[in-house]
Amino acid sequence: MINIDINKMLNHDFYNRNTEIVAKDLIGKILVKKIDNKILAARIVETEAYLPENDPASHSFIGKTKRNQAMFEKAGTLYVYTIYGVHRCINFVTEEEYRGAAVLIRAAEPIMGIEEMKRYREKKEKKLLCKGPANLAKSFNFSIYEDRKSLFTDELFVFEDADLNYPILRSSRIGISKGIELKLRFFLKDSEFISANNKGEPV
DNA sequence: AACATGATCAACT
DNA sequence: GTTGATCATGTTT
Repeated sequence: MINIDINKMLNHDFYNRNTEIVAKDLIGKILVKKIDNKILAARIVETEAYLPENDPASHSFIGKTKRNQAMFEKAGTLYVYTIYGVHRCINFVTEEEYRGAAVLIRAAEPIMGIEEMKRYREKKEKKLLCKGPANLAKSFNFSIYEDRKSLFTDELFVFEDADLNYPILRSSRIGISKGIELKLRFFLKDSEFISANNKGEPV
């Protein structure tokens, strides 16, 4: 059983690093969100890095805009965007000096608040609750109004459960047409909670 | 016109 | 079970 421990919260130093490293290191960490005094928690099993430079798939590639401004803010800021008009996706801002980089959270294993997640997500199977970036955001009831929130509050944070040695693989990112040569998707090998194929190279 | 997606359904193996 | 086509939906370029 997981003990939610705010004292193990990932801090600014964690996010204030190379985006690729942060994306890899986020695998196995626990995302916690408190809603109406209910705690939702899930273990992150799949992420993607979106780089500050030379990455045509990144929202920041065209420079700072109203939509992507969160990516240019402090490391440890939440970036929420609407995709295909209907879905929301969540990212954690990385890198120093406000460079325009973030990690997309693509999938997680539900741990606490599973009944609440089922209600928000309108699905029963635990395995499907946080499978895919928009499904994860839906299970956690993230909205566009939470864009630019801090990841350092007791309402919303990420922490390290234990220093386990997870087998992590890397592959091309999902659902993009540019930058497919970059292997910037990271996932927990053989997890039943990841959103797509289990093929990748060791990190 | 494209888009960092997901649901659904048909047609396989 | 799995894979591929199709579409809903609205914001951004």
